[in-house]
Formats: sequence, structure tokens, C-alpha cells
Amino acid sequence: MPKRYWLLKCEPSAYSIDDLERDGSASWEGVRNYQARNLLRDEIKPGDGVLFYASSADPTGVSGIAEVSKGGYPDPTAFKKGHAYFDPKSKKDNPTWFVVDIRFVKKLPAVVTLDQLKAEPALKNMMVVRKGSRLSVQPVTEAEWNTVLKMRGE
DNA sequence: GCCAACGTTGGC
DNA sequence: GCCAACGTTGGC
Repeated sequence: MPKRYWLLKCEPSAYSIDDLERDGSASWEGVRNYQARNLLRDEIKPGDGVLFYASSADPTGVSGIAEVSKGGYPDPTAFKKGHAYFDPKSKKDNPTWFVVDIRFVKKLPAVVTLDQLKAEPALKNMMVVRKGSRLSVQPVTEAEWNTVLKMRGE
């Protein structure tokens, strides 16, 4: 399986690229959307590239790069009663929700903002620039990945 | 804080 | 299985 690329969304008030830099790695917990779950469970593999995207931020956009360090496994927070992400319907022998682990690679010198992404013709089909695109885990093509890296603003 | 765009839930 | 009501996301 060749290396693939993903965009993971998170509000910086919940978890930012600075938090990831400090921690080194993190579990991408709390995804409670089936489409995103399927990607986490079936598609995202160790070594894949991750665009770390800050939503509801100022500015919103890609703030860093990470790498998948561990592929999909059951989301432990779904089993923790009282936890914000607890889901009684998710059973340990038949889990509903999945996570991946990611490892910090680098923080971008400047956020590649959503406006910049929208202004780039090569990214016109990228999922994140489309209106109403709420999926928190999105596939990114190799061409899109390379384009975003070129736009880093160094 | 507003609200459009979605996703989910639940009555029928 | 339809669809209205409701909840959430996320840009602005």
C-alpha cells in the first residue's frame, strides 16, 4: 500500500499543533461520524501523511504536518462511562468508534489559510475548500499534498 | 453570535 | 422507509 495523505480537523482550543509538538504524539479521539470512522478504521495506515487543520481558529487553515504512527484501533474513550466521548452503544467486542495515533512532524512557519487554499487553482477540488464540508477526517490526494507543502510560506 | 449545511433521531 | 425536528459543525 503506497503512502496516502489525510487532513485532520481540530479546533485549536481543544487541541492545537503546539499541543502536538509538546506531546510528540496524540490519539485522534472522539470522532463520532461514521464516514470519518470508516476512514480511521479501514484506510489510514502508519506512515501516511497528515495535514493538521485548525478549524474555528484565527486564521483557520493548515497549521502543521504530522504522520500516522498507529493505524485504526478502538476508541478507548467510547468505553469510559462519564467521559465526554462515552457511547454506550460501542462494545469492546464490537467497537463502534476508532482512533489513529499521529506523531508530530513539523509546525508550519505560517498557517496556510483557508483563503489561500481557496485561491489556489490546483486545490479547487480539495474537499476542505468546498462549502459545507464538515467531515473531520478527509482524504487528500498526493497532488494536493504537494501543493499545500509548496504554499508553506517559507 | 449567527446561520447554512449536514447528520442523526424518532414518530408514524 | 419517509421526513420533520433537532443537534452539531464551522465559516463568517
